[in-house]
Amino acid sequence: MGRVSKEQAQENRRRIVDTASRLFREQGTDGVSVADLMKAAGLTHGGFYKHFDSKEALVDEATARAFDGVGTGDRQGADTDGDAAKDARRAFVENYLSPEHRDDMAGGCPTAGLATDMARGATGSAARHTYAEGVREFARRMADDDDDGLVRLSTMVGALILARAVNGDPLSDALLAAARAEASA
Amino acid sequence: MGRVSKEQAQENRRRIVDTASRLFREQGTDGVSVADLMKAAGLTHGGFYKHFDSKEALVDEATARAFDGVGTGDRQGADTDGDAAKDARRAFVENYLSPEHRDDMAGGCPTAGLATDMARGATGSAARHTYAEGVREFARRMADDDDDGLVRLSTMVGALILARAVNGDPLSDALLAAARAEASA
DNA sequence: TGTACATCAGTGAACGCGCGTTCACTGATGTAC
DNA sequence: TGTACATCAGTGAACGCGCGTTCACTGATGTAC
Repeated sequence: MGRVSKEQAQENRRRIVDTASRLFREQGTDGVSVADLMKAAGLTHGGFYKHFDSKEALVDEATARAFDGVGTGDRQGADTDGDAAKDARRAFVENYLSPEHRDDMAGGCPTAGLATDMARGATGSAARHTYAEGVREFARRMADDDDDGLVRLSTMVGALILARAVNGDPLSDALLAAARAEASA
Repeated sequence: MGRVSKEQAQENRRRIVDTASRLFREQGTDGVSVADLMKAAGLTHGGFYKHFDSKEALVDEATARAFDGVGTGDRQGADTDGDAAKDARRAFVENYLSPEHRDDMAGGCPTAGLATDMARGATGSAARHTYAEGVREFARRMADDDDDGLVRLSTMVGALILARAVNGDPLSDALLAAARAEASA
């Protein structure tokens, strides 16, 4: 293929990280091989090490990238106070606990999608730090006047993870509905 | 080594399943190789297929075994009504959301430990069915007069999984404490 | 602006290694007489 | 109760395969004059 322009190389790199951030959430960091990943990004596996020192270095970047997408777009919480803020948060919760979000692990919340990978400690300290900051930010967004948001966060993440684990069983929708009623109040 | 007595063979089989049920919760089904597992059970890897048709068949059995241990011993919820039942459930919740349980993935709650493996769908339908029944039973134990227990279950599992994911960060204890205050009320 | 050459992103074969699984073999257990 | 033989749980080497990583090579891009 020959050399590629700086712009093209930069775009390829970005696409590798984006693809990784999706596949890692969906299948876990161990569930995605470098070859799988590069193929999904439209490249061959050999070129991977022109961009990254190791797979673990990519995990660090992909973790950060996954959290970068949070807080923007449809799932954004409002920064304002008052009724508008409450409505925005309710909309966020409804969306978070929707069947669509349950069925979109790749594009969904990294706090839920990466939790077990973090707990199993296969990933390095950079990713772990990024993750903890992401959880803190999530809790802050769920916080209320006199509440730090940790319980609401736990309920939402727990319901989403369980709904995914029992997907296909009626219990899955029931978990989402129960948590929606509780967390959007 | 030569042939081994029926009793010994039966005990070896039991030990393999027990070991697997612990290692799978701790490291995931993909994170434990047949060789790792057999070594941990004190055997060599070749004998595995005298007991199981495949690794997946063991995953099915180990999932069931993990749930068998739940509901007995220290973490048992009470079956009786009234104050004694409330006290028992409070004790269960306190233990469930303790740092000790957070730090014991291998011996801990299979609903939390196996959730992501189930969601990623690598395991067969037998394990998935066992898992869903286990979650249902867990919710039932958390249920109250006019509450199906799904929210409390979600809060507890979510807090435990998140506390494990950010273990080492002060946020970890904070998540457990917040969920304890909420769920044992 | 054109030409000559160095750079380096991407390719695809290859590396050692560990995976799930198979197999010939061992020898104590279990059974038939 | 003793003896002869079949059974089969466990061993350890080997299978094909995919893993993360390395490397010689290609050839368009980028640069120096």
